[in-house]
Amino acid sequence: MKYNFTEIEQKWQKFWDENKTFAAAEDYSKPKYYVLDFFPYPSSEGLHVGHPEGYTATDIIARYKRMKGFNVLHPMGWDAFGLPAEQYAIKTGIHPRITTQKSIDNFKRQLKSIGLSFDWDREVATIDPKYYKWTQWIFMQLYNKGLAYQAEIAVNWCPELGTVLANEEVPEQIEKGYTVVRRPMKQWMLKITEYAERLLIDLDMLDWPESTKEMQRNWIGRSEGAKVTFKIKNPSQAGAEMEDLGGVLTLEIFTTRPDTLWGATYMVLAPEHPFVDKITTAEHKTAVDIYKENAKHKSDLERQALEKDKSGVFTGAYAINPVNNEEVPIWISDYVLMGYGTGAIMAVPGHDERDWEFASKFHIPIVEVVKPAGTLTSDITKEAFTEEGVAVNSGFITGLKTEKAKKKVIEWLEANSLGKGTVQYKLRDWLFSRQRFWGEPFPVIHLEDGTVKLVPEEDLPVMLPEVDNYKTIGTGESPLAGIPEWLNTTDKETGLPAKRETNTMPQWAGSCWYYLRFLDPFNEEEFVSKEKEKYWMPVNLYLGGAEHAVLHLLYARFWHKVLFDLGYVSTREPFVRLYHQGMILGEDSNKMSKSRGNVVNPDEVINGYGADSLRLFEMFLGPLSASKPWSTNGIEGVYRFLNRIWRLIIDENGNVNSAIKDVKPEGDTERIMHRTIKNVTDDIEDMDMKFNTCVSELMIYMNEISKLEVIPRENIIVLVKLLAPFAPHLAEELWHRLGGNTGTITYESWPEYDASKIEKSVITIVGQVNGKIRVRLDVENDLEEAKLLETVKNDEKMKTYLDGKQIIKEIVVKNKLVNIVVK
RNA sequence: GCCGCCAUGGCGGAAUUGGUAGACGCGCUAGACUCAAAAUCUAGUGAAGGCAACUUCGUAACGGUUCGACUCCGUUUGGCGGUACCA
Repeated sequence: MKYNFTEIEQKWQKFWDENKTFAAAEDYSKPKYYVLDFFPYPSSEGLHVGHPEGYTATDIIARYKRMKGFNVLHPMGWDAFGLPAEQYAIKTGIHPRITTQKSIDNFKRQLKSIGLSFDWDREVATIDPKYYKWTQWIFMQLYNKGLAYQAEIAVNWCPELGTVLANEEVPEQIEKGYTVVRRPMKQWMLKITEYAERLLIDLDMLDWPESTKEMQRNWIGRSEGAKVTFKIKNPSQAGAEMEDLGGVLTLEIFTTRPDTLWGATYMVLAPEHPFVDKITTAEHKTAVDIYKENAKHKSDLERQALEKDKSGVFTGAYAINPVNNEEVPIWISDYVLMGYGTGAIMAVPGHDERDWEFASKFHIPIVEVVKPAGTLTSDITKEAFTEEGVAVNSGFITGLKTEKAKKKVIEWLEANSLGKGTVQYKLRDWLFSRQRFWGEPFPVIHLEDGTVKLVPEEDLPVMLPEVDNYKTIGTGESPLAGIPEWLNTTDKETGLPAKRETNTMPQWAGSCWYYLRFLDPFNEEEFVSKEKEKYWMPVNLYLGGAEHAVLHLLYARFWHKVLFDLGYVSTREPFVRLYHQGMILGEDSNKMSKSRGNVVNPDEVINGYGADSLRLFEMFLGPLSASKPWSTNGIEGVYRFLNRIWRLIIDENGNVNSAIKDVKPEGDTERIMHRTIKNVTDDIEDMDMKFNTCVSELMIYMNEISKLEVIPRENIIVLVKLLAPFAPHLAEELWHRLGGNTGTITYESWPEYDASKIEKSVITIVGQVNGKIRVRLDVENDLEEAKLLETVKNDEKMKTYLDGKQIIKEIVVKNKLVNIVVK
């Protein structure tokens, strides 16, 4: 009887569905294991063979943990709001709900056809009002805690998409060929900066890839330094505006090197700095205005793409250096960014590359105030010296090492109220609104007097209305602004007329907390019950691609910490262990893409070889974390392997192979069984998830037992059980045919091994002379070292290499080798 | 530019963490079965030399540490990912 994978796979998929085999139990007495895949966006293209790699890996872990007796939660759902469906709606007029649902159905069909053991009863989708009710509710908690606010800021506006983008989203969209320009707009912001320090520190407690943690650290960008106040000189030639100011105007700057204050030979303001107009003298006004105008029209993209060639103009004003009362000229330049620090810097060309470049170009003096310590040398006329060293020409800190000098300057600044030590972060607040239709509406109303209010909790969810125009209207308002019957409402409390907030939330909102909803997907009273949250959290294993290292993974940590502070969740971090699977490339070793024509569709692979072959091959391809090319030939190998297993257990007539007998495995047969259990178990448990070697261990085991004339039944049972997480359909079928009477192999116990039975009685060791292998010998296991040495030295062949030579050293490693060093 | 990761047969990749390099699979070669092919099975397969047993070389390149290095250290080259005027 042939291995009919299609029939077997459909049969067991139906069985699992009907019996709800993978439903997580609400049995809190059992140890739990929560294994989660990154929330997928159901694209209209469906899966390519890259997707099942991660899903298969988590599925193996889920199935393995079930056999190890854990109560496993392995859910799946949809991050279903998103631009593609809305863009498609604009083009075709088809409601995004319809296209999205179609995509979800297709994704789900494909995932099921791979035999993934999801608890489908817990499926959620962010577009479901029952789900986004709670996304809105969490927003209300953020708002009430003062973490959500509106601000008129320069945003990243993308004209093609008709929406603003978060800083984190900009590079991706530019890569896709969209343009992004700066433009001031009133936007919702979330104060993620308030959590910057904790988001940074708590990274240390996470078992995450070091590269991802490092990327988050860089993104948060903590730097220690000082804010220093410079007085602006009231120059006689100052413009009229300056005179009107009356009091003293001071300029605050941030620096990480307060020890270089003595080397500050000029100041730079960002062109957008509010002081620019106030301090510019009449003489320089025209030049400054032109420069400002140019800077405004440069998009961020242009600012970045341009050569690092410095530009700038002098304002005519001077500042007083607080440490030595020297006058330093104030320039403006777009190499200083308004968004970081105070938007103004003291420039120390001797010790900062950018300042050095600028000063060289504009012939501003370069002063040396730090000399390298030790043997290093520096020549600041040739380039800036940016390392730490010893302060020179620096008043009371002269002679101090950089670290000490910094401290002393900060103390002095604080004592004289001229500045203070501070910490700055690169991280900005999260721009949280989009001018889009297809997203969660904000639970917010605006009264005519400008009051902003949350809608009452009992009115949640604020539903998306039905519309027939999906385009952004006018100058960038969401299509929601064009629906008066939705837009206009009344404030319940006062009865006054009000308008709804027409922005919607970004796609990240729904994915910030979905891992919590899976714990309690039907709860209408709470977003998750405390009891369930306490039992299931945190997520034990979270698996997905590295591309979300700073976006989703930072946002979700932020929301989680807020919920923790409010007492709604019990863990400080949501995902204790994170793993990134590598990419599966096309057969040409390029990234799979439609345009390259190298996309492999899993449906075709399943039709040709079956889901079990697909799963096994995805794992066999190489280490999970590596990028590796797909190989159509390669899948033949695992397909043959599954066929061999089938033929080993089932004969031509469909009966169990008569060579399988109820005898005890003995000798080598027993040994290889224990060895295989150990190796497969260890490799599954391994932090590196080395499933490729698991598969090869199974192949070796099968090769060995198929040589036997009488095959002990236990060997076969072990094979089928070990195979179950990897090729579950075939394992179920064989288990069933072998007389497994429990219906499914899913909850059968994972085989145990006896370490003492793995060791061989006779092992091969090597004899080396001067490190070169000269002979291989079979000796008894654990032969003591002296005897081992003697055996090797007495070997005839060894003797030919040793005769007439002087023995200098003898190295003996038990069970491994003997190395004799001669002269 | 800076930060992080990587480099092993014709190909994907193993290597008990300093101790038999190339497991397992693909591909290829030969044989068995067949009228023939496919499938299947058996044997071989890093390179060079030799009829052979065997010998020499071999983990990107060069150097170092060590009785012994794919593994540790230094330099160089090539590739991948991230980031980019963050003061």
